[in-house]
Amino acid sequence: MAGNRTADALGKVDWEPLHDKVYGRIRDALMEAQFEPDAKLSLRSIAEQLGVSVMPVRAAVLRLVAEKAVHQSANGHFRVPKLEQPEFDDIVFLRAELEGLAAERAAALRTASELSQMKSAAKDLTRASKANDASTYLQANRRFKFLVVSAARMPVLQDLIESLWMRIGPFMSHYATDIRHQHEIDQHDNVVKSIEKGDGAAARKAMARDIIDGAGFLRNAAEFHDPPV
Amino acid sequence: MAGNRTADALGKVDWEPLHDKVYGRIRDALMEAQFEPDAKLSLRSIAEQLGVSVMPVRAAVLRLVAEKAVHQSANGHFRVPKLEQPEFDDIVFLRAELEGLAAERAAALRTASELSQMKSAAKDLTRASKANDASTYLQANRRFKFLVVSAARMPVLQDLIESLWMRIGPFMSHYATDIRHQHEIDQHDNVVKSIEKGDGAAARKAMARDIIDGAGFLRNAAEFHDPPV
DNA sequence: TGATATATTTTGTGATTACAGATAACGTTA
DNA sequence: TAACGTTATCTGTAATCACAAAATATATCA
Repeated sequence: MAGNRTADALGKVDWEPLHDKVYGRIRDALMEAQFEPDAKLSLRSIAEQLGVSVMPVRAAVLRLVAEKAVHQSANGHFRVPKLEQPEFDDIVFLRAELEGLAAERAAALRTASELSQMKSAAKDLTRASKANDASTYLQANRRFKFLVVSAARMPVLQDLIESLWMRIGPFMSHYATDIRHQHEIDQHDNVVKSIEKGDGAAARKAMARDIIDGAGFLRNAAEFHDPPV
Repeated sequence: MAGNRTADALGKVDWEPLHDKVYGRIRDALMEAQFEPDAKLSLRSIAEQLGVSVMPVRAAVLRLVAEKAVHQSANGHFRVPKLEQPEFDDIVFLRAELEGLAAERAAALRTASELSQMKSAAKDLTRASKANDASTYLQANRRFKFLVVSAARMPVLQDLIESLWMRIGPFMSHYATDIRHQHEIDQHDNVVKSIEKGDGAAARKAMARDIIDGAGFLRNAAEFHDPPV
C-alpha cells in the first residue's frame, strides 16, 4: 500500500491535506525554476516521485492551473508556462502599479518593527548582490517586497500581487544568475528611506522604478518565446 | 483524456471536462447569489444534484477555493464566504483603480466595433434600471464593464479584475434589488463618451466614480458580518 | 425536565480501478 | 531508404470504495 494512513507517522497536530503539501512542493519547484519552461508535467510521474497517488497531485496541479502558474494545453496535458514578451511586460507594469500602491500605503501604516525588518532585508540584498549569490538575493528580494506589501494592510491587494509573482517568479529564478551589479541600480534603499520619512509618493515612485529597472535587467538575459501567430 | 477545446475550422468539438462544467455551474450560482453567505457546501449533495460523482465536484470547489470564491474552514468543510466591511471596501477601491486603468487604455485602443457594443450595453443598462429589472441590469453591467476591460488589450489585467469580481459578485447580486434610480447616478454614459473622444483621463475618472458610487448604493443595502475579533 | 453520553450520519480525503484519446515506437511495405 | 499503418504505452478523467474526523441525532440517566 503506497498510502500510509499518515496519522500515526506524523503528529496529528499539524496535519494538512496531502494535496496542500503537494501543491506547496510543486509551487516551490516552479518558483525555484527547477522545471524548464514548456516542460510537460506528468501527474503519474510526480505522484510516483512524491510517493502518493495521482489524486492529490491532480488536485494540486488543477489549483496551479487556476492560478495560471501551470498551463493546460488543449489536449489536456499540463505544461510549465512559457512567458511571452507582451505578457512579461504587462506583469511588470502591473507589479509596478500595485506594489507602488502598497509602498505608498506602507509609508503611512508601517510599524517600527516592520521598518527595521525592511532595513534588514535591504542589507541582505546588497550583501547578496556583491557576493553574486543569486539564490540568496532572490530570497531576500522576495522577503523585502512582501514586507512592504504586508505593511500596506490590504489583504486583497496582497492576493493580487502574489498572483502576479506566481506567474513571473519562475522566470526571475531562471534568468537572474549574474547579479553582481544589481545593487548599483536597485532602489531598495530609496524605498526604505521614503517609507521611514512617511513620504508615500516618493515610496511609490522608488518601488515602481525598482521593479521596472529590475525587469529591464532580467529582460536582457531572458529568451522569450514568440507569441502564437 | 482531457477536454478538446480546440476551435477547429471544420466541425468544432466543444467538449470540456466535467469538472469544468461543474465549476461553471457553481460559479454562476455564486454570482447569482443562489447561496446564502456562510452557507455550507456539501460535495456529495452537489454531486447528487448535478448527477455526477464527487470527484469533479471536488476539483471544481477546490479551484474556487484557490480563487477565494469559496472558503474552506479549518475542519475542511466548504462554506460560501461572508464578506466583511473592510474587505468589501478594499475590493471596491482596487476595482476602481484597475478598471479605471482599463478604461484609460480602452480610450486609446478600442475598435469601432467595441465602441458600438459598449453603447448598446449602456443603453440596456438604462432601460433595465428604469424597469427595475435587477437581473438584467446586473447582467448588462457585467457585460459593459468587461467590454471595457477587454478593449484594454491586457489579459493579465483582465485576470486580476475577474478575480475581484468573483469575490464581490455574489454580494452585488444579493443586495442589488431596488435599482429604479440607479441610472440617475451611474456614469456609464460618461465612460462611453470619454472613450469615444479618446480622453483617457476622463474615462478613468468616470469609471472609477461609477464603481465607487455603485458600491456606496450597495453598501446601504448590505448587512455585513463583523470581522472576527 | 434537563443535561450528558452514546450511536448514527455526514463530511472531506485519498487509493484503486477502468476508460478513452493522444503520442510514440515499431514493423511493414513500396 | 522513406513513407505508411499498426501496436503499445502514456496521458488526464472520473467512478467507486474505504477511512477517519466532525457534526448531528438519539438514547440514557439524574
